[in-house]
Amino acid sequence: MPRAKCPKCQKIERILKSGIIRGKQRFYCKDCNYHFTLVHESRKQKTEARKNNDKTSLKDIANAAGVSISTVSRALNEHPDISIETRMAIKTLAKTMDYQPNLLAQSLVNRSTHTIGVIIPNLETTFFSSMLGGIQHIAAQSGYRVVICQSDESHTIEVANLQALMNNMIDGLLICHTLNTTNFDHLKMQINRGIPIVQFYRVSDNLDIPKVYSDDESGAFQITEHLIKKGSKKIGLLLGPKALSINKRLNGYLKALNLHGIEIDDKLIKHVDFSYNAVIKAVDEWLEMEPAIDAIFSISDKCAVQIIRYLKSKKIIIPNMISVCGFGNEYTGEIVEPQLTTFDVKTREIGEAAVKLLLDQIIQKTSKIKKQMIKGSLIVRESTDK
Amino acid sequence: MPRAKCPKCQKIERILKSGIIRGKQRFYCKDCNYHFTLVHESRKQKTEARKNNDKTSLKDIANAAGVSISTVSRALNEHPDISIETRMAIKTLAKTMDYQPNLLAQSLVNRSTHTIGVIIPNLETTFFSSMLGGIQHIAAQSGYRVVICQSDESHTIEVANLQALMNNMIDGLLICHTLNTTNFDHLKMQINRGIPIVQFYRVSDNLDIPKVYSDDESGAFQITEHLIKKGSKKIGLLLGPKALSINKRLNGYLKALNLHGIEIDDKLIKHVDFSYNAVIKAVDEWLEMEPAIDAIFSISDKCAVQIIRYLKSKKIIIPNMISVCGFGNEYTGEIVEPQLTTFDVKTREIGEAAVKLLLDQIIQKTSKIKKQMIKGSLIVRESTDK
DNA sequence: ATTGATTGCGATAACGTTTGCGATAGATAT
DNA sequence: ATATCTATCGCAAACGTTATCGCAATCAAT
Repeated sequence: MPRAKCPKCQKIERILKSGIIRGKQRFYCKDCNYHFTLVHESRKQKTEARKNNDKTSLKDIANAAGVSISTVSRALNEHPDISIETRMAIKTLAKTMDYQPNLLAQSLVNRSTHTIGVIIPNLETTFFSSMLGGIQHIAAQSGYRVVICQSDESHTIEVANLQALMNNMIDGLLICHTLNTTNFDHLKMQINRGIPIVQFYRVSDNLDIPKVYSDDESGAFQITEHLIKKGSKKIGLLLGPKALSINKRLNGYLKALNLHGIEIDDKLIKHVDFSYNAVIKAVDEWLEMEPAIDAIFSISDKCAVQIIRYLKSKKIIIPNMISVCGFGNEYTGEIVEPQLTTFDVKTREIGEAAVKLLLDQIIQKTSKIKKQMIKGSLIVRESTDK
Repeated sequence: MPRAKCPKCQKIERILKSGIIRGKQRFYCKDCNYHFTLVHESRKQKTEARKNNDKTSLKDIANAAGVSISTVSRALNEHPDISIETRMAIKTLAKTMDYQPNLLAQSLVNRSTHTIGVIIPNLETTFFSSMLGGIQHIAAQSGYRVVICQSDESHTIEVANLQALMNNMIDGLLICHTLNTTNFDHLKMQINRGIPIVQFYRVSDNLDIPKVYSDDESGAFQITEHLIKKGSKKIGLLLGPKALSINKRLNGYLKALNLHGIEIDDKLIKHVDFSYNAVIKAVDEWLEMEPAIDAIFSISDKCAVQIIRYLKSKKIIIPNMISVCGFGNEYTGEIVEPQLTTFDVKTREIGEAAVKLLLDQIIQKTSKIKKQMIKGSLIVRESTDK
């Protein structure tokens, strides 16, 4: 025998039960042909409960000040439409109530988050972290936050990161690809979505977007020529995986050899994955050659340092018997003995240039596609100083 | 002579001009006592224009599918209320229309961004970047993004970063304080705001929040005792600025001396700001002492390496004349000759432990305040191996 | 009295989601 | 038949802002 009151006609006579919905009794008023369930307090309770522990919003200030939300918003944004008195009153009120604007809501309506994303293979090696440092610095100066994702040199993770970042959380993206990234479909997908993307350091030649890179070919040329001038003729070249864009360094190496009339020996050129074992294996193979090599040019400072230590452990004198060069100018090259000759690619500047390019695009909406090369410089140290 | 039509009564007879508002003519209908301006297309045009180049939203899918927005939302979220057929239809439609959910809107309603913030003094030194690596790794595993701010060892920047991050953009914060941070008011302000905060590495003792730190005192004790056992009696201790929490290392040093009955000499304990000049000055002062010191314990590996190079340049034999110890186990300590004895503080593990603590708080809402110490280990190398 | 201009503020519609609840139609039980 | 359930789906209210426009009141100039 239902004893519910119809919310419409307020009668209790002609009410019938009409099933149970989500656990609650449902009624039907024959008079006004209206279905209803009993009054629910849940939602009210929920909103009331929230009121207590949540941050103060514009609404709260508006209530406290006795004005509308729009007035509060404009007052805090120094809009001239609001009189100076109310403006000041609202601002002091906001301060005492410890108001902090909700950036999510702002971003949602402004369609901009003041955040840029960075996808980088690794942030623990000084080489990359110094780029990151440059990026973070410039971005912060312009009031932009930076969210960082490591791809760990995994293409799959890179793709996933890209997906995750592009969903409205960032105004622009900086990406430095994986060693194994040969397919750029994931980037192509995103390019026409409207948000600016800049590639840095490891870039793809055939994608028409802004990019910042180092003068690898020239650097490798300078290193190789330096070795040649120091008297080396059989120069082992240690490269990364073949896919890598920075393998342009190979060209510099070849050019230098050609220019100085030195024959090219394929056995002197080795691709490794930068793991310690692979590096040592390559060096061992070179050492067994006849005649022996007289120089090693490693595309990575880290490997070069490993090589120096390995050669020393085998009582091979550097640079007298074998000269060693690196590439990148990491700090360890300065510490190792003999100190490492290398090429300073100015990682920090690369990072800085990349953000600047990106911020230009974001702020000024310039769609001109710039490709920027950062010039490095040869640093001669003991490991080649015969 | 106005010829406008009243939007209410549709008459054109009794319309009067009534000023110009924001550049547009305003009218007044005497019949219905109604003020109005002419029809404005601006807003409509704006929304229409947006339709073209913007991303697809739930609304677009709903229109295309001929269902309501809520149905689309529920379908994509696998809500059982939606029939399998519509669910599948909507999902394929979403795929072909290349739908990507707007994370901002989601975060706004869900009150969670799946993003954690990190404030760190510097991300370019391996010491900190390896913590960061650990943080990023674990966070990514749990589906959390990481936004990073460098404080550059500036307290002011740290405070600003904190402000910027806490405005609803992050679900939790990881903070490693500046060398100069002695005042923690900025943190206190935020602590009761509801979002979890975890301190790591450089922590404050008197703030009752979760923290992860290294066993500095024990580490310093181990290092000092190791030096003593190797025969050193006059051990110079190079500390950071006095405010720094990691100066607990001083206690370890003192304990070891006390335990082994070695008198404490204040001149042997120096505070520096980690700059090269300050370090060299401290070392010089020690070298001039009578009798000479026989060991140096630097609180930072970086300084220790600098000291080794400086001593070598002065023809001082390490460890025979002076032993040198660092703290932190950075990579350079392995490269320098002689290789550096140091204490491995397991930076990566500190980072990992810190995120885990934070994620526990965020996800499980456990309010238990945990303080976690990460144990390090002594690494004996050539620089103390007499 | 008519018209023009300005100042200060409120209402309201976005922004793109999620979600509680209502509301049908058909199925099932009584 | 009547009463109840169930399976699907829509409505509308949030979330916290910003921005457009409306509107009253006031002042000034015809």
